[in-house]
Amino acid sequence: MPKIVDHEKRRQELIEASWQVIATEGLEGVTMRKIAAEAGCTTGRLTHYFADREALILAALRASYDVTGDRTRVAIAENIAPTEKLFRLVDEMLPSDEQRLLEWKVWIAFWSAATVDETLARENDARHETWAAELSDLIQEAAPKANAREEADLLIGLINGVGLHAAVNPTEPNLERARRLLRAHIDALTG
Amino acid sequence: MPKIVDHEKRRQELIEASWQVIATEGLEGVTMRKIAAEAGCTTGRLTHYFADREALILAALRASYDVTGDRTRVAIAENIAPTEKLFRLVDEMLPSDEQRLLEWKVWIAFWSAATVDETLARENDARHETWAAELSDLIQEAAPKANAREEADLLIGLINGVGLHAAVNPTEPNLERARRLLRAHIDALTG
DNA sequence: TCTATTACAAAACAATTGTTGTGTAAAGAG
DNA sequence: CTCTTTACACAACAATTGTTTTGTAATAGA
Repeated sequence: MPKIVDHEKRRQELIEASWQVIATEGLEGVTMRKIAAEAGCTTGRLTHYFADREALILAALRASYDVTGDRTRVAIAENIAPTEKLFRLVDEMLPSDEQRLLEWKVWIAFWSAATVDETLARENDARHETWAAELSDLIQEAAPKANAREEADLLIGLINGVGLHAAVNPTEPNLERARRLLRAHIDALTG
Repeated sequence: MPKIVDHEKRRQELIEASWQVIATEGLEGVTMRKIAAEAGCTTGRLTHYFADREALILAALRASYDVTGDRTRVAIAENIAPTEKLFRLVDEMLPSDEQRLLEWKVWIAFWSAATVDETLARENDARHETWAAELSDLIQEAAPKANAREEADLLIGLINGVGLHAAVNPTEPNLERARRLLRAHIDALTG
């Protein structure tokens, strides 16, 4: 056998290069050559690890969701009060730095692609469901009197809505507004 | 002079053909030939009325915002109670039929494009500002004790967030949930 | 009627695209 | 050392793209 290579690691590198291109050029500007250039290789490597362009982009979109989900779960796994976890969660999710902004841009591209791709649409629905269920438990603890599931859907909608605006126009005032709105909402909910 | 043609009408036709293609193929699937086919002409007509592809798509994205804004303003111009106007507004905006769903898909494409296009991003910000100011007046009437501007931003975020999900996955349950969440929110706001 | 101009269709172009095929350096297995 | 398989780089391809050019039918004004 030849050169020993960590396949998963290589795939991850290529996925991250894809994120970068998606975030700076948009989904329609993504080409195999640009991703390769970003990754510092040729398209030969890309086709070696992914069947085709579609498979690579699909993997990139999915991985983007995963990485945020994982990071957020870690942040709220700490031993703090339920209400505090909710605050932590929204702070964790908003596009308040380069990395998070990049992730938001990829999600928005994901949503846009999902409007015309049944597979992506179903996946979006499934992930919403998972996310809402987890959030529901958290809300149940933080606000026992609330209709937890209903409030979970509401909070997700709110995060997506105000986060969307802050991501499309990532100015400090917009970001601050997003934070303020979400904190006020959680205050009222747990209140 | 030759054949007399209503220029604005022609442009509008081409814009509507563009919407259709954007909504069914996504922004990355939009080509001059597909738009022409949808409009029942050749690309000759497209280039006759728009400088290039970018100008056509830009016009299509902008017009999509306009048409929804106009329709919604008409709906809330009726002589009804302020609170009722808010309910009317969200019913008017959610993707509850083919036409509205198409518009949502175009907006989502717009947002996605705006994450990598400074011009579109600024436009999004400006339109949010306009929209929030109008909504603010309405909320001022419907809930005099609330911080109207804050609640306007919140409501827009909520509409965009839950509407986004209902548009990406336009099932009846998702749509019904969106309606329910928004109505409950307005109920709580207007007391 | 004649003419100039508009409103396109149609074809041609060069550029860019995803993909496939070919070649080769590297290195573990024997 | 030898062989074989992997991990790519590199080049070539056909297809598709936005755009430009060319041609022409139609018609309002002179």
